[in-house]
Amino acid sequence: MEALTIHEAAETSGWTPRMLRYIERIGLIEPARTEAGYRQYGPGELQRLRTLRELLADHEIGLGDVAFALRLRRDEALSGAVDSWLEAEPQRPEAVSADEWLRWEQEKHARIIAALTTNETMETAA
Amino acid sequence: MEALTIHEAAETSGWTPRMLRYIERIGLIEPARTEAGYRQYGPGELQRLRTLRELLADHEIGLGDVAFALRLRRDEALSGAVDSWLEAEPQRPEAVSADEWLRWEQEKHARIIAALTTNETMETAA
DNA sequence: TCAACCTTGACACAGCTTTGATAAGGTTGA
DNA sequence: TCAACCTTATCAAAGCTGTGTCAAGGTTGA
Repeated sequence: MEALTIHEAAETSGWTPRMLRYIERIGLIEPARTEAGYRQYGPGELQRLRTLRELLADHEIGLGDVAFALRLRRDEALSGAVDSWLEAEPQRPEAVSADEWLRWEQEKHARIIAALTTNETMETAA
Repeated sequence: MEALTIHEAAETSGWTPRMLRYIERIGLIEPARTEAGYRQYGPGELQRLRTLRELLADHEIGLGDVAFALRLRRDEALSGAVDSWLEAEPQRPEAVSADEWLRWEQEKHARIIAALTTNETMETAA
C-alpha cells in the first residue's frame, strides 16, 4: 500500500511525529494502520496536514478550535443548541449594511432548516 | 426601568459579576451601558445568561467553544476555510493493486522529495 | 455626605492544552 | 541478527482558561 510512515509524513508536512499523534487523538486526521499497528499516511492525509497548518496560521485558531468545529459538524444536537443560542444574539445593526443584513437573515433560515433536517453538506456558497 | 446592575444580574442568572465581565470580554453577551458606563442587563440578557449555563452544562463545552462558534458565524472567511478543510475527506489508498504498491514502495523516496517541492496535488474539492 | 454601589486593572492560582522527551517493548528489512 | 524504525505510556513544562480577590477611583441616592 502506498503510504508514508509517521516520521516521513512529519518531515513532509512540517509537523512533528508527536503532533501527528496528537492530531489523530483529537480526531482531526486518523491515518490507516498496518497489521502491526503502524500509521500509514497517504497523499490525502499529507494534503490535509499541510492545509491544516495553513488554516491555523491564516486565521489564528488552534487545533482545539478545529476539533470543536468537527464536533459541531458531527453532533447535531450540539450544533443545534449552539446555533439556537447564537440566533438569539442581539445584533448591532449599524455595523452591517442592509444587503449584508438581508443575506444574513437568509442564511440564518437555511442554517436552521439544515440543522433541523439533516447534516448533509449545506452548500451555501461562500 | 427593567435594567439590572451587574450584581443583580449575577444573582438572578447564577453567574458571578466576575464571570459576567468575562463573558462580555469574550464577546458572548455585551450589555448596554449607562452614561456613566454601568452595565445594564435587560430581560434578554438575563435569558441568554441562563440558557448559556444550560448550553455549557448539557453539552460539556466551554465558554471558549461558544466564543469560537460565534466567531465562525461572524467571519465568513474563517467558516468557509474551516468548512472546506472538514469536508475534504482524506483519500485512503485502499484500492491499489499489489503492483502499484510495489512501485510506490520503490519510489517512496522520490515521492517524499516530490511532496516537499510540489504542493498542487488535489484541487478537486467542490 | 457617605455607604454602597459601579468601573478597570492587576495579581494569583488550579486545571487544562499543547508540545517535547524518554522509556519499554514490538516490527522490519538488509 | 540488528539497526532503525514503530508502538503506547508517562513525566514535564510553558501557556491559556476560568475564576477569585483586591486596589484605586467614579457614581448614586437617601
